[in-house]
Amino acid sequence: MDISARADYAVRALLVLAEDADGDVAHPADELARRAGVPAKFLEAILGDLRRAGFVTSRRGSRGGYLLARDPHDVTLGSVLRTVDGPLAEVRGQRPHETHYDGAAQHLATVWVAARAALRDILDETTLADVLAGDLPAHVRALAEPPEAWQSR
Amino acid sequence: MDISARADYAVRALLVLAEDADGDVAHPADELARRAGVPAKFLEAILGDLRRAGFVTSRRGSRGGYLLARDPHDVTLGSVLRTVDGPLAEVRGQRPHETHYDGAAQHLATVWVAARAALRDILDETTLADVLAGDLPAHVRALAEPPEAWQSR
DNA sequence: TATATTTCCTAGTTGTCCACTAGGTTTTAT
DNA sequence: ATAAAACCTAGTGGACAACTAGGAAATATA
Repeated sequence: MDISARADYAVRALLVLAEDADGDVAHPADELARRAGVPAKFLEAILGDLRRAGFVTSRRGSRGGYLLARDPHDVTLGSVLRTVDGPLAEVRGQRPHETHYDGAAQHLATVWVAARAALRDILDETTLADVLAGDLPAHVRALAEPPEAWQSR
Repeated sequence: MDISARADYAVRALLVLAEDADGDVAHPADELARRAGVPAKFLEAILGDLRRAGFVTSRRGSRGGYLLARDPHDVTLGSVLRTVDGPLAEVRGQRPHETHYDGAAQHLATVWVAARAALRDILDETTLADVLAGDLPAHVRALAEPPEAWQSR
């Protein structure tokens, strides 16, 4: 699992937007970049992707900027990662379920599919609102709770 | 989760070796390449990594080749992937537990750590012997069982 | 002991993607 | 009219991925 800078920045910018999802005020890319701590020009490009994918809307010109287009409760991290980074899981550039093995490796595809399913269980169940509130789904919290989850291997 | 060609090939070659883990016969890289269906010269390089990491031993010269150095029951897919591809999970080049966020993204690290833990639960629990026998751990099978696990998103 | 076999090592090559930056054009509130 | 912003095109530099080529050293066997 390689979360790219793009993906990380996308999520962080959306979280900042979700934080201020109150009114009708648009947030310029510069402001978001400053508050999320990411490179401004790069974020501008990422916000373009997020707009085309329907996560944010934009207003041009003075007083312009970006607004969250959806309820933070309905935006999963998985959906963000997919639009910015492509599929959650790939094996040699193929989707896990499209891999085909024979002989000794026959059952390998099952493992890859299981690994992807495990990822989906986390990323497609966790929303912007969850992260913002620090109130993660129970099974997510359970996985991150044991101290060894926070150690290297 | 991006399983590289290197990693995929490494696992497949090890599975072939595990299949024939009977006697004292060494298997040349060419043979493994043919039987696993991977490029020979490339596999040679990968086998070098696997040797240095202690997964296989090698014999040079005529009648030489590679032998599995460990019991297939003790070789997890996770350990293979790590030696060949590096850490299972990274966020912008950092380990998940080393990421540091503040403000709206404060709890993001917890999600990344949970995602990695989910991956570990699969990949560090599944061994070469499991895959070879098609007898995967119960929770792995459970994850791969539902039909939607085999579909795109 | 000559020979074929095989690992081992160094060094490419080609292409792709990643993380950004630069600079201009269009839109729009004030 | 002006300033603020999104938007768009084009780069750039570096890293890495997936290989390939070719030779040097080791070793069983005829």
